[in-house]
Amino acid sequence: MLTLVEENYIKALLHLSSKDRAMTQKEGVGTNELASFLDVKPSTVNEMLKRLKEKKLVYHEKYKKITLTDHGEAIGLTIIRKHRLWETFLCTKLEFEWDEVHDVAEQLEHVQSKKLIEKIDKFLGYPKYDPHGDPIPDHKGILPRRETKKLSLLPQGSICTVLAVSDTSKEFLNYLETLKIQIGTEIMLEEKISYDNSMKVEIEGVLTVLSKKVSENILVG
Amino acid sequence: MLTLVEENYIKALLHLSSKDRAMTQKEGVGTNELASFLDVKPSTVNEMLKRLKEKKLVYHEKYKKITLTDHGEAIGLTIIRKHRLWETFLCTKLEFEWDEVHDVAEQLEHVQSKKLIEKIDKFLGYPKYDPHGDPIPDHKGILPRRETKKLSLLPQGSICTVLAVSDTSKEFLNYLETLKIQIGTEIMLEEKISYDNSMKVEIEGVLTVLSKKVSENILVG
DNA sequence: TAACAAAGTTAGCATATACTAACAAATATA
DNA sequence: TATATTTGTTAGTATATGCTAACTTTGTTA
Repeated sequence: MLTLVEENYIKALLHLSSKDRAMTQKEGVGTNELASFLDVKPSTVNEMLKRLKEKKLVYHEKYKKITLTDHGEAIGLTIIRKHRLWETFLCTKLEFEWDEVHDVAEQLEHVQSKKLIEKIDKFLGYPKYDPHGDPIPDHKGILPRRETKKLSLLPQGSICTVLAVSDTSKEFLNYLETLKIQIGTEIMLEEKISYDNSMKVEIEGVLTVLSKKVSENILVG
Repeated sequence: MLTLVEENYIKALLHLSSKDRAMTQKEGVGTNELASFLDVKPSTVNEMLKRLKEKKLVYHEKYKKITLTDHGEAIGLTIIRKHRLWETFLCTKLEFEWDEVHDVAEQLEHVQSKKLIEKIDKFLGYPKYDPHGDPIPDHKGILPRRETKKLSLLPQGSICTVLAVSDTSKEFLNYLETLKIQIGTEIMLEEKISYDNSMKVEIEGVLTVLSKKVSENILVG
């Protein structure tokens, strides 16, 4: 059994190696990178790595990158599964908004009960995507695959549908709401402005400009 | 903000001083009593008492009994509230049985989110009693009052209804199921046997004998 | 009441998880 | 390539929570 803190390290490693979305093959996380993501000091990460190595959850050689073992990755996926199922539960059953669920799900994901999570899954009707459009691993840890692209990469004139967001911070999600952007929203790319990589788009009949930062965090298909 | 362990100490104190059911006025818990309830050593309890005193959650003088402050009691009641609402959720929404919910609720009760627990309460329709018949404190920490008596104290010939159980262990609840006893079950007290304080009862037309220990853990009205 | 038993306390130690400060290796840059 | 910067490691320390062993106080009983 892992401690809550160990679980958070595993989840962070999965996230930083971009495996939580079955996307790019980034593979290998640095000590400082992990430390700053978890908001602890690198020395603390080092200490924890000792224990995770003993438990055969990570590979790590001195001064080299950190990677999860298969076992570590499998555990990480069960935590991601729990997190995303709880987020879905909060939004669809308890009237939470998509910008309010993250912190609560961070706590709920550590509850240890196989039965609980399978029952929640059933109660929700076995959803494949969470309220942010992120794929939910099934009970075997398998992620549904789906083609998504950053909105920022589409050519001028494209029409696309928002499938997910890659930033789940309150600030970003709130801003999207003011833009009337949700999962499923249709976006028409009117014009790309090369000067600052921003873009002019039409959303529900309204023209707006999206910055580079915003369009990179919207995943479409 | 309290740690998970601190919350468990507070909850245990509330339980041991019998205030979680608004029953007897037991008042005052011993160090050893608390230690054995929490399955730690008395010295550990002593250590924790220091911190709980600093946080103004308990009163405690050397070699005297421990009592919760009003603030400590209020916190304890919110934990009890969360525990019992989660148990109700598990039974009524996720198809858990009443003997399976305790351990999971022990974990869920520590999730910190006012909004979450109020939404769960609403989702469940503001229940007053949990699956074991225990009263659920409302959002102000007020327990619904209700007359209950130990089955063991009723006179021969009584007819009563099971309102709650005071032991929520798997073994006890499983045994009650084999006896067809649930919350709401009607029991007719045919005969009290003074030799061993057992009793002959009729449940759904069937005659059975209940031991002293069993009849003391069934609360009726 | 003296002596024993039970209950409570203290001191010293262990583990998980964090920190800071100092040091070492790897990488980037002049 | 020499140096500077970034990245990673080690040593020593702190806090929360537990332990054992020894001690003190309180309560019980011969």
